[in-house]
Amino acid sequence: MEEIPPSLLALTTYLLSRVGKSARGRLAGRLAEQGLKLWHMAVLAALADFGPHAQRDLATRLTIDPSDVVKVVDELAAAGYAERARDQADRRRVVVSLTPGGRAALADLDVTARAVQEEILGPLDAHEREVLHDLLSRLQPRLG
Amino acid sequence: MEEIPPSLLALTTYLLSRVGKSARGRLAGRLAEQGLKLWHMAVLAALADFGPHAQRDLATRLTIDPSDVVKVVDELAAAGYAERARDQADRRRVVVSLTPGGRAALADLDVTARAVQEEILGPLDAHEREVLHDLLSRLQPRLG
DNA sequence: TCCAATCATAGGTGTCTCCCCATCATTGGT
DNA sequence: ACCAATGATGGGGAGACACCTATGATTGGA
Repeated sequence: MEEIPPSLLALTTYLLSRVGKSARGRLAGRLAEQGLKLWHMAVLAALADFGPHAQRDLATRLTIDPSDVVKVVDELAAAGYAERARDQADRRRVVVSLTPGGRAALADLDVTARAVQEEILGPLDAHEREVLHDLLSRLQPRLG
Repeated sequence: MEEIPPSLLALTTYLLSRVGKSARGRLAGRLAEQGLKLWHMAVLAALADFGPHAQRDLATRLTIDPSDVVKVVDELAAAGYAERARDQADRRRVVVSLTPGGRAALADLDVTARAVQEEILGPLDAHEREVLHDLLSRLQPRLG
């Protein structure tokens, strides 16, 4: 007796919300085991993909409040995953860069994320996963 | 300069999380205009689909804490969308049922949800939406 | 040289969401 | 008649999240 109301399951919006929440929750849970949160992963990924950033640029890119970036970077620095350095060209700015440890941690997180993915996408075969990923990719840009 | 790190976009888990959060947020926003939250809609849908419930059964079905059901039903009752009545066979139980107003409100919510869906699924054609819905449906049962 | 804008930072707020507990009425079984 | 279990209810707590403000350092342009 744990059926979900069919009129909700008929809504793709509801399914997206539900599946998304589960994905988010599971990933967050795994990250928590390593003492990290989702934003930490996002920042590490941004640093890895685009190189060192001024904190301000991280905030813009990730659509996160600058004051929250400070906290995330604080924690990444405390864990030895990122380093801060004053930008000598503009000494207001602080340039954040990945340490080798941070790069290694990110690689671990990627493995973790793929394991979570394996759990969630279990019922789908390789082709179906690809289709799902493609469809979601096309939705993603619209979101603000 | 608002690009999202490619290594995140490559993760279906991340896309699900992101798109799901957006879907959730938009739907919640619309419901808020009508003074309701997502749980209100879920309860209304459960009552409409399965008929009157004891509060305890609502809690079980929707996987929500019984004490939270009380609050949601409080608000639905205050809005005139649901009614409480003691179960005469077991007077500990309170049976919750939809009022005509509640049924009408749910119909409105369904329209709202479909409008949100239209926004989110904009880039996809009818067939693609169907495929997405089907894939998500198959993921949904595994989630606990 | 001076001022407004930019940046990092510290600290706090409001909202949600989920969860736990104590209480009280009622029940079913002993 | 009595007791353990069940159900509704009120209350409150922990944590995540997004957002907002004030302060001090630094910059670039007037």
